[in-house]
Amino acid sequence: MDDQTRMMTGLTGLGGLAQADVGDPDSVRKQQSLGQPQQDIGDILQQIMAITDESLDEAQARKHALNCHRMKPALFSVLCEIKEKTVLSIRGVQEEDPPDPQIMRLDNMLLAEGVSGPEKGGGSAAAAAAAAAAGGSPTDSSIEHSDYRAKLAQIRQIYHSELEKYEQACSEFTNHVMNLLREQSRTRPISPKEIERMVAIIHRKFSSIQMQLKQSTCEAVMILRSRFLDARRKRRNFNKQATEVLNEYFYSHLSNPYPSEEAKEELAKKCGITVSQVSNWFGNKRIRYKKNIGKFQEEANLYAVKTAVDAANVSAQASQANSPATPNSGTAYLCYVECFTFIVNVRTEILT
DNA sequence: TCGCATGATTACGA
DNA sequence: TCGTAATCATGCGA
Repeated sequence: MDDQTRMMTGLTGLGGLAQADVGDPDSVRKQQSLGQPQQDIGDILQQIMAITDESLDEAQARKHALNCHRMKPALFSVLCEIKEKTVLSIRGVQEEDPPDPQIMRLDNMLLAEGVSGPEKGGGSAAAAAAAAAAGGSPTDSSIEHSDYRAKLAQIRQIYHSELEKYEQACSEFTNHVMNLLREQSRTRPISPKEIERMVAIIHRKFSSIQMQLKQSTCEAVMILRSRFLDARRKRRNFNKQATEVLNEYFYSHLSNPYPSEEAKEELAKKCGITVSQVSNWFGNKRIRYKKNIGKFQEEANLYAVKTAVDAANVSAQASQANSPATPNSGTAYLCYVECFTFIVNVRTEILT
């Protein structure tokens, strides 16, 4: 025979004595002094144990009687206390988690991208910077920029609508569980603290769903960014004039095609691109020229002639300014170009 | 659609 | 930090 059964057996004979005294304070005091509380507890426990063997109507009636029993609140309070001290105290240690760093990261990213928090035209600066770096025309970049913002706004809208749905579902479910527990607390020992803990558990479960939502939103933003803002994806060929300017510099400095920082800035300004794009261009050009001089020779000749023509123009203008009456300056210039072309052709033959 | 051209990125070395 | 070499990813003309 275990302890509980022994206790129940001992108490069985005392059952049913207290029911007549409900609501009589004097009687209660008398009974307390005579060990009556033990009888009351035994009575309640006996009734609880017997409730499962009864029909539904009888059980309902018994339940009602139990709820009305004057010792019921005290007994439930003791049972709740015992429960708190045993099971719940163990859980309590695990429940007070620190804030999840993963959630913090996701929150920070969503805030930075303008998805969560106040609307601020998220990513506009990044979009503009990427568009500029990609060397796109202002019209192109503004179209892409507005497209990017529209898509981001769409993600933001979906995120907030889903978040609202989750919060609503969480609140509804929490209320439902709380009502259920309050209802159950009439027949089994459930303390308010336990209800609070249950609510906390529900919130944690829902926050893990929220984390999934945040994660998938972040992924969507990353995909959007890579699609719209990745400079490599948005590669645009430089315009003809820019390429000409760069090639002119390259071929006129073929012996040392390494522009200084100032020269790079000047070229960047002339071409409407960034200094790093100028550096990239020269890096690529040097490599590709070196790998295949023959292929670039024609281009080299073209730019060499062009440079010579420009130089001759400058020279002719200068000499005209010095002696405006010189009649043969045009002829001299043509001779100069012919000679230069001849030299370039000879050089090409030697190199190839 | 394919192949070449070209701007950007990355790893590595001086 | 800059340049080189290799590579990627996209643009563009045939």
